[in-house]
Amino acid sequence: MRDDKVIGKTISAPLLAWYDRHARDLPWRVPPGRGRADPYRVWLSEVMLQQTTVAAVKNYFIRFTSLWPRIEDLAAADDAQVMAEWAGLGYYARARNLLACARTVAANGGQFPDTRAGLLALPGIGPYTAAAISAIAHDAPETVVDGNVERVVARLFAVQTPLPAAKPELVALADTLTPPARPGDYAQAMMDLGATICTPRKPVCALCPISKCCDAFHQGIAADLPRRAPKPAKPERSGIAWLGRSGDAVLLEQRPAKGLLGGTLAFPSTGWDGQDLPAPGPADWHRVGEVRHVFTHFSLTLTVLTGELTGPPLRGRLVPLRQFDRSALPGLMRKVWDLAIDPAKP
DNA sequence: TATCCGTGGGG
DNA sequence: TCCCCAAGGAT
Repeated sequence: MRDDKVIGKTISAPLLAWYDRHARDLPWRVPPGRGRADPYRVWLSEVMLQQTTVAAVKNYFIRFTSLWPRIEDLAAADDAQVMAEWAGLGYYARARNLLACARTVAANGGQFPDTRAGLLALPGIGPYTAAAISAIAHDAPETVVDGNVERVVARLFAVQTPLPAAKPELVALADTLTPPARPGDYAQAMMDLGATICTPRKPVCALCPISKCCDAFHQGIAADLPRRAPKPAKPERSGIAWLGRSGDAVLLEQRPAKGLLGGTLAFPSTGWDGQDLPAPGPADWHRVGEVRHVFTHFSLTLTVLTGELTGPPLRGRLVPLRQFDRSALPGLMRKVWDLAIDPAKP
């Protein structure tokens, strides 16, 4: 990479001017020019946004900040309630780390560390989130690199190396672009640009404020970048889930804290790797159908059995329907519940 | 370094 | 229908 080429990428001025006019109105965002955001809200939003779309996060963020306006409130919250409020958002290790982080920060006076290194030491905060909090909440000149920025930078410099191998190269290039002035607005502007203009499929280069600086645009290959290494095929797995009833109660259990759907509420099931677990209690089990669910690295078909328990359950606990809330279940288990409630509905 | 970890929407 | 992938982190 030639030095003059790097220095030539003076994108921050037109990008910030664009951001001043087009910044999206988001629940966790302080509009440009209206001061710094609350570190607690920045942290919470950034953790929720990890590998998750803005649309999916919005209502969760509003709900969480309504229930727990300050980090001390969240730190004092009940584990099960936090897991229930997180249910449906996915990647449940985030919820466990969220609570651990909140309790650490609250125990240290309620103030987040104001350095990238201090933030990195907290559970659930990695390179991206540490840089984002530093830049957005503290206006520190940190380089924030998420999937959007990777794409924007890959196109700006026409990087042909496929992801994820290209990541270090893209981070280094992004670092040459971070301006000393308004780094927080700059970071959000890069991400907004990636989300609305420099999109994965059909980038709208005609509306891009920095297309003049973009190698991929000039070469006519913006839509082809970044390149990606081919992904391994997704294996198929299967298992059985039991929806046991006893009068007005349903049989539920808490999944083990670690691993898939760790710590979430669930109907008892076999393992999904071919394990042959017994039913969770005596009942005249009968099949109601099956549900399909696609996880990040495998697809699952779960056969659903229901039955009225004729004796005490061997595992899990009976929860009265009055205390049961479908929204406390992760997505897969919502499908199981919906199937058992109304097998005719698709 | 590679694998594991959810879910929903868009093309 | 299927595939892509989204403001990643932990191990």
